[in-house]
Amino acid sequence: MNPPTIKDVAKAANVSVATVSRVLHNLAGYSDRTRQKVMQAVEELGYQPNAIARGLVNKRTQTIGVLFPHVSSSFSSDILHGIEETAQEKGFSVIVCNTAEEGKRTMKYLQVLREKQVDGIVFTSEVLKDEYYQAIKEMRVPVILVNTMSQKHMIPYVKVDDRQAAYHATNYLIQKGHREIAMISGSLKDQIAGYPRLEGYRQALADNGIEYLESRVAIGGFQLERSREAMKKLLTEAPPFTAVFAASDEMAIGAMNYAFEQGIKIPDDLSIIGYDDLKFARMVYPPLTTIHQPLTMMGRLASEKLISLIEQSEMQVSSSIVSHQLVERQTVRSKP
Amino acid sequence: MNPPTIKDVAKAANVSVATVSRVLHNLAGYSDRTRQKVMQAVEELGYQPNAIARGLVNKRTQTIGVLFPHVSSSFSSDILHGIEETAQEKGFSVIVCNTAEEGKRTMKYLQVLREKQVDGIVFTSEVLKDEYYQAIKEMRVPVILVNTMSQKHMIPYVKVDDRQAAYHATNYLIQKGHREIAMISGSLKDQIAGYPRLEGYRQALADNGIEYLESRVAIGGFQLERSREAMKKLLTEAPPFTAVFAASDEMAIGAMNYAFEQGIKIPDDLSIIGYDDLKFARMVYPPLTTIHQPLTMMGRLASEKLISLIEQSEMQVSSSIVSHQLVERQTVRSKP
DNA sequence: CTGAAAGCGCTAACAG
DNA sequence: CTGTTAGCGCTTTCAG
Repeated sequence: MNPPTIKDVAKAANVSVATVSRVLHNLAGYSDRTRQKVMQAVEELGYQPNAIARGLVNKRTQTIGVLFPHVSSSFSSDILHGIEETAQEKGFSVIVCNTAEEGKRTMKYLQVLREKQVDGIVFTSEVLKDEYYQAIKEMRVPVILVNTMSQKHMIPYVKVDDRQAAYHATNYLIQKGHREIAMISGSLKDQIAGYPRLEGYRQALADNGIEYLESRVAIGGFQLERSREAMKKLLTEAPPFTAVFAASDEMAIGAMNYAFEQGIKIPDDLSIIGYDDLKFARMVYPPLTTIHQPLTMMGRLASEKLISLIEQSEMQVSSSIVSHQLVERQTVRSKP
Repeated sequence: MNPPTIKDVAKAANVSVATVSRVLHNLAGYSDRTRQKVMQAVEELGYQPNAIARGLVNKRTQTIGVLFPHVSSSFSSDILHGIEETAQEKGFSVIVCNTAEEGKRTMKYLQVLREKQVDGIVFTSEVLKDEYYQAIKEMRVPVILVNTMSQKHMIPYVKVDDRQAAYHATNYLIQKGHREIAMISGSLKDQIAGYPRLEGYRQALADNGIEYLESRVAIGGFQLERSREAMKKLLTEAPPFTAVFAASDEMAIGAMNYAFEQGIKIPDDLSIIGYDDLKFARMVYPPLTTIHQPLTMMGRLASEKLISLIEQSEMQVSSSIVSHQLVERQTVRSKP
């Protein structure tokens, strides 16, 4: 009636549970004959090991937890895809945790993950608060940061160099002949995607002898609506400009839409470059020139690192700055 | 050194583990005094219950598994979002499983989920093969289908009525004065998003006394590129038409892009309506008129149903056809 | 009100 | 080569 256990198999095969366990794990120490019997019993009963019981004794669950601020965003789901893919290859399952805005549920989730005895944690796209750090430390499991990092604690991370990528984007615009370049930025309090990207922009201007004008940067927030407003503000209040660097694709697209509505042609009248290279960057018209972040690959990398920490329990850190890429599509034109 | 167990708490509080368990579960049978002692010990030791051990005896893991053909798609991640949200509210964790194209990894994952003793399964956007059905049946856990269904087996599902939604879309175009309406369809072998939507389109034409022309439907596949080709084919080979119904937003956008490149203005020269209402439908320019599927809500609903099946073990089916919605944006215009 | 003890299904010594 | 046994951490009778 109940699902067969290792005991049932043992009984059916007329051996001890230890022997069954042995053949199931391909350990040494049994005759071929025994092996046959066991395998047959397994077959007949349709036996499947119980990972919970196994986990209890092994103190390993072959499960990792992944924390996201938003599960449903192209951004997060690309990362998740990468994580899940290599996790499953290495025999791990992944529990997704949507921490919601402001990490409201982060602590709660950390506790759940602890109770569920996950073997490791991937923490993405959010600032790792001290509180979180402590909680994870108490769990004694490895963590990997993705798309974020911690100055304070030595925790391995996987991310692109935002500052450098923003520099790259801005510099590209400059190479294309633009000198009046506006920026739509995220909140400067955002230590991940806000401040560093603005810094990259400023540095690129500086290195090219272009004056930085505060009036040319609009703080947009990462949602579509906010960036439309930002664009509007820029268009009406900022000194004239011929190109704009948006700190995310979504912002870039909001800006593009607003521009379209105003009869501004992209890239003829205005060049624009985004950041992220989400799937829809290729789908808008004209296709958006942008900074590509290899999100899926970053997820894979994080998964690999985490699992190697779990398996070898070599607690050494080894972060990766993965390289971004500038994808030229059709929203930037050379200024003659 | 090791994380404290219930035993440690018992010792520290000078009571038995049974008592600790009682107060932790708010069961009756202990003095207030005892309660205090236990709580204090829990506090001091920083005790957290071990869900694995608990799961072993309870035969419940408070975990559900969710199978997706693609984790990284706006579509799946919206559903996942809904599932995760209500799951966590009800005290369940979710393991994501990316079954990859063709469900290549479905069987393998089903086995993993069985070994991990999940309490239930959500199966999305794929045909439930007999093989899968058998495997799940052997697991003796409830399943909910999302965005798919099974004729053969009585399994509760949550989905919109594709045929009806497609009818709605087509009919809308007709109401707007269009009579030459093309369609970009998915594969007709696709029992979920392919065939039924074409049927809806045909029926709407029929009900309005419009002749169905096979030459006006192009099979596009759901990816961007394929739908560009489909649009191209339509534009060159099909009889003239003034509107097109695309079986997905992605297809609609591919078609739009191709049209733009050809200098066709949307909606002035050509109206277009999509299907899904993914996030980017709002982001393209002009914003896409489309059929909204309440994906997050469907995820929530599925989660709720599943968990109630798990908790009450009332194995009765109760499917939901959730209602779609036609979202009017700016890609369809009335034909005078 | 409280404790002892029997498992849940599995692994891993330890003895043969 | 194979079996016995002691747990893993927790819940839950069953006795006091």
